[in-house]
Amino acid sequence: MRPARSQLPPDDRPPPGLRERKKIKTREAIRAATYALIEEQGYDATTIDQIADRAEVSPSTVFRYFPAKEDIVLTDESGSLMVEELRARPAGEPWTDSVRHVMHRAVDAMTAGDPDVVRVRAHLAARVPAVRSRMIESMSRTGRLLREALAERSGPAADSLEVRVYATALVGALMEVTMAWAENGFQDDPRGMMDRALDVLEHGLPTGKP
Amino acid sequence: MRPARSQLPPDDRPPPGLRERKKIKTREAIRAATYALIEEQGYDATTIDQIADRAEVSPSTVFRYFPAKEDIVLTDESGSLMVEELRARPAGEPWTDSVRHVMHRAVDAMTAGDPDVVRVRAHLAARVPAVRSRMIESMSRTGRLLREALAERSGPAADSLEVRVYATALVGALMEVTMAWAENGFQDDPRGMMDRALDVLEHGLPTGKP
DNA sequence: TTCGAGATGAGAGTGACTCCCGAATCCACG
DNA sequence: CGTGGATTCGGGAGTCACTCTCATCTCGAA
Repeated sequence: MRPARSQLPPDDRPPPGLRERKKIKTREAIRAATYALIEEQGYDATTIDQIADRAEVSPSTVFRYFPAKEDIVLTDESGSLMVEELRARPAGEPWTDSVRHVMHRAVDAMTAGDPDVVRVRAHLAARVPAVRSRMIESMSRTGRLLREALAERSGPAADSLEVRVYATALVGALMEVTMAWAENGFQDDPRGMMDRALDVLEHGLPTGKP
Repeated sequence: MRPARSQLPPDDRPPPGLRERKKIKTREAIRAATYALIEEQGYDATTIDQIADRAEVSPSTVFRYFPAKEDIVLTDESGSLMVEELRARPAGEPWTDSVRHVMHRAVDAMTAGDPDVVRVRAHLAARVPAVRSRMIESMSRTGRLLREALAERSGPAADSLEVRVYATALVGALMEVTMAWAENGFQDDPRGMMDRALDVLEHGLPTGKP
């Protein structure tokens, strides 16, 4: 409803036209309406019609902007960003460090923005299966993108089983960190949690009996 | 449609009653009809009504037997089985060996049964998002069950981030092995693939530069 | 045989999502 | 300016998965 302050990337170029600006506004309106309704009634009780009403658009328009109801509450963007980030790391850097850096950035992206929105989103990802599925699906896509960049840095080929497993484990770690963070009331330090997760993936589970 | 020969567990006890036998038959009929229709038309083009028609039941009955369309093609059972299996391992055994054993069993379960059915199922898991989501969801549940058994054997607590990440990585590995196996035309040895996947989780990605 | 519990079929209803078409709106061009 | 072409929007009809209800039927135990 109210204008979004651009917190992350300060808009480089001026607004390109009235049409584009309207589209962005509509998109924001739909999202805002959705978050508001979900906080009032819960996810399942919130229908597309209600969202359309509050956003003052038609139900058709809602689907023109978002392919599915779950997608309204998800942001994404992370996928290609992580890959670029990984490619941009200095060539000499050990690949585990590069990965760690990128995963930190992913955690940052996950936890940035309006705290209320972050909270609701994490909550939905934890409780609503449909939303969780979409998020996992999106992360899988990220994992697939990661393979190539990962293969460039480490040893094996991009489509080798080893790289596939590792990439999937990375996105799984991102998910677990997010979930655990949400379940613990958003108190712990997400980057520290990610470090612990990455330690597990690099060295295996810490065991009591060496 | 035609009677299912019990391939896996030879029925220990005699049939407990006509009612139960009918239920099993109906369940099989619905499944068989579904697989047949999917092979003819594809998943999306197959409706519940068509399935009900071919299985000679009402649409209501289909939903009485399966909570959702995707569940008709999935088998599951694996979750609690894996946990029992893990608990049953000898106490002295290194926990990595126990895990490896259990994951082998999981792969076996995934690849057992009618090869046609296995093929179609793997194909659907790879191509149809809804089916894949369900499968992942089911695997996540397995992962949650694994935590406790995993914690008993290794060092950290069951709800620690470390165990969560590792358990998720395990089910992720199971998924990648299944997918990669399906994508390669079911030619490779699934247990060998699982071994390679577990090596990655135990020691990290193999790197060209030691 | 009878009686109760569980299984089934039929129907109405909901909600997400698609398709289509006519009307309104914006943008570039003359 | 203003006009033509392209986008965008609203609205309506339609599909399909899934839920709920209720009457009917069938099995199984007494």
